[in-house]
Amino acid sequence: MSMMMEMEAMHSGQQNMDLIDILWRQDIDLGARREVFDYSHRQKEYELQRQQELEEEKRLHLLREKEKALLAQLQLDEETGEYVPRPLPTAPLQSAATPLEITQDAETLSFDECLQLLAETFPVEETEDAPVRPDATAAASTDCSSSSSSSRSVVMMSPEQPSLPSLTLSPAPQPQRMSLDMEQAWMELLSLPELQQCLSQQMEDTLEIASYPVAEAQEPNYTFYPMPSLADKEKNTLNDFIHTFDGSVPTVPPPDNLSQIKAEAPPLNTNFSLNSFGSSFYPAAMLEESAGQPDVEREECNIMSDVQNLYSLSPGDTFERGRHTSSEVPDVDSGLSSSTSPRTFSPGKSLYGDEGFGYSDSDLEDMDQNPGSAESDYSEMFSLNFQPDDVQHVVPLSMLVGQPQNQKVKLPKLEKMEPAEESGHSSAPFTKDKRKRSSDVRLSRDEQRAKALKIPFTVDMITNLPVDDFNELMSKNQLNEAQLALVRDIRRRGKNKVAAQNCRKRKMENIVGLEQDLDSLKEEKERLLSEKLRNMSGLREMKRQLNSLYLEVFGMLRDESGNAISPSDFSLQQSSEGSVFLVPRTKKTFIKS
DNA sequence: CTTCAATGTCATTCC
DNA sequence: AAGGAATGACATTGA
Repeated sequence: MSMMMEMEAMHSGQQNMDLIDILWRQDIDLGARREVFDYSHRQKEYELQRQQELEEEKRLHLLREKEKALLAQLQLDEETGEYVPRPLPTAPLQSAATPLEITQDAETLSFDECLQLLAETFPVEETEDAPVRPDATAAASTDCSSSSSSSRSVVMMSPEQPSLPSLTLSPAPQPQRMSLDMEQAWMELLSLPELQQCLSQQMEDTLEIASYPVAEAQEPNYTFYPMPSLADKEKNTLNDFIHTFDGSVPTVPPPDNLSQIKAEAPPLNTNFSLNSFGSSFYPAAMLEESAGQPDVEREECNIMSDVQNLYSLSPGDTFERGRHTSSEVPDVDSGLSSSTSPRTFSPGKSLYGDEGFGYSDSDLEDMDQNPGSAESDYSEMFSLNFQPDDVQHVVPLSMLVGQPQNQKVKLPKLEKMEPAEESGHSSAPFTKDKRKRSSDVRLSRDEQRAKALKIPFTVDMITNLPVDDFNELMSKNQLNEAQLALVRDIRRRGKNKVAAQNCRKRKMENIVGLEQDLDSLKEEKERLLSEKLRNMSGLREMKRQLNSLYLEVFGMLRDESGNAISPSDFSLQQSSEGSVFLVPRTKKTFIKS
C-alpha cells in the first residue's frame, strides 16, 4: 500500500521522469503486486505504516510552523518592500523553509551578484578564497548571505545548493539561467581540493570562535555543512552534535572527514547556528519528516545544504540527493548539481523509506557511496565508507540521539531515491559530467535499482545463484517487499538476459552454419559442374575418334569391281559373333523390316 | 538528427 | 506448479 501511495505521489510530482524512472516504477509496482508476505515483511509493513502516520503528523506540524514563519516574513516584506531578515531565533528554520518567494527578490540580487563574482573569479580559480573566507572575502556566498539577515539562510543556501538557486531565482526574471551557471560554478569551486581545505580551516576557526561547549560537538557541527564528499558525513556529525548539545546525548565520534569539514566561512557559521538551532528546535523525527516533504524540507535543507553544497562535491552525496530529489521535483534538477541538495531530504524518504528499513545503514551507505561498486562484491561495499551522507543527515537527529553511532537504523528511508535518477543526478553534482557518465555507464539499470533499494547482493549473485542457494539467501536476509520484488525481477531479467544472449549466439551460430553449408554446397556444385564438363569433353573426343576410325575402315573397303564404297550408301555392322557385315543403307532398313 | 548494430526487456511458449 | 530456457517483438543505447 505504502508503495502504491508513494508511487502516485511520485507520479504527480515528477512529470519529467525519465523512462528509466518509469521502468523502475514498473518494477516496483510489479514487486508490490507480487505477494511475498513473510512474517517479517508484514511486521515491517506495520512499522512502516506507523512511521508514516507519525511522519504525517510531523509534517503537518512543520507546515503549521512554516505557515507561521511565512506570515511573519510576509509582514517583513511589506515593511521593507523586500524580504527583511528576521533576527528572531525561531525564524531560521521556518523562514528557510517557506520564505522562498518572499526572499526571492532580495536573494536574487544577492545571488546574481554572487554569480557575477563567481563568474569573474571562477575562471581564475580564485573563487576558492571566497568560500574559504568566512569574513568579507567569503566571496559570493558571504555577500549573498550578508545582503539580508533574514534572507541569509536562503541566500547562503542558494549558492551552495544547486536546487535552491533555481527555486529562489525562479520568481525573479533571470532565475534559471543564473541558477544553472551558478550551480556549475559552485560545483566546480567546491570541487577544488584547495578550497575545501581552506574552508575546513576556516570552519575550525569559526567553530573555535563559536566556542561550543563540547569539543566533540564541533566536529559534528562541521559535518552538518554539506561538503562534497565530506558533507554528508559532516552533516551526520553535525546532527549528532546538535542532538548531543540539546539532549545531552552522547556525541558520536565525528566521521573520518570531520577535520576537512571544519572549515567554513563566517556566513556559514550563521547558517550553521541557524541549522543547529533548528535541529535542536525540531526533534530528529521532525527533520526526517521534513525530508519526506519536499517543500518543507527544502527550507531546512537549503540552509543545511548550502553549506554542504559548497564543500561537498563528492559524487556519493549528490547521488543520494539526486535520488531523493528525483521523487520530489524532477524539474528542479535540470542537470544542475545544486538542485540535488535540496531534494535529498524530502521526497526520497517518504517514497522508499519504507522499503529500506530491513537493511542496516552500513549496507545502505556502502551502496550509496559506491555507486560504481554496486556490481562489485558486497564485502567491498560494506568495507567502504559507512558515512552515508544522505542517510545520516536525513535520519540523523532522532537516530543519532538515540543511537549515536548506529547509523544503520534509519538509513533506509533515505534510500528511497529511484535507481535511474540516482545514478544520473547524484554522480553529476560533484564530479564532472565525465565521471557521472562513466559511473553511470558502469551500473546497469538493475544494478542501479538494487543500489537504490540497498539490496545487499550483487546482481550477479541474484542472477547466477542456483535456485536453492538463491532462496536460502532470500530467507536469510530479510528484505522488504519492494526489495524482494526487485530481486526477483533482477533475477528474472538476468536469466532472460543470459537466455537472450544465448539465443542470439545460437542464432548467429545457426546463421554461420547455414552459411558454411551454403559454401560447401556451392563448392560441390562447382566440382560437379567441372566434372560434367570434363566428361562431356571426353565423350566428344571418343565420338570423334570413333567417327574417324569408321571412315578409315570404309576407305579400305572395295567392291567387286575395285571401286571404293561410299559410307552414305553402306554402313558397317558387327554381329554378336564378332563378324562384320557391310550393309547397304537402303537395304538395311529393308532387311530389318 | 538519423541510422544502425548491439543489447536489454517483455511476453509468450515450451520443457 | 514453479522455474527456467527459448524466442519473437520491441525498446534502449551508443557510435
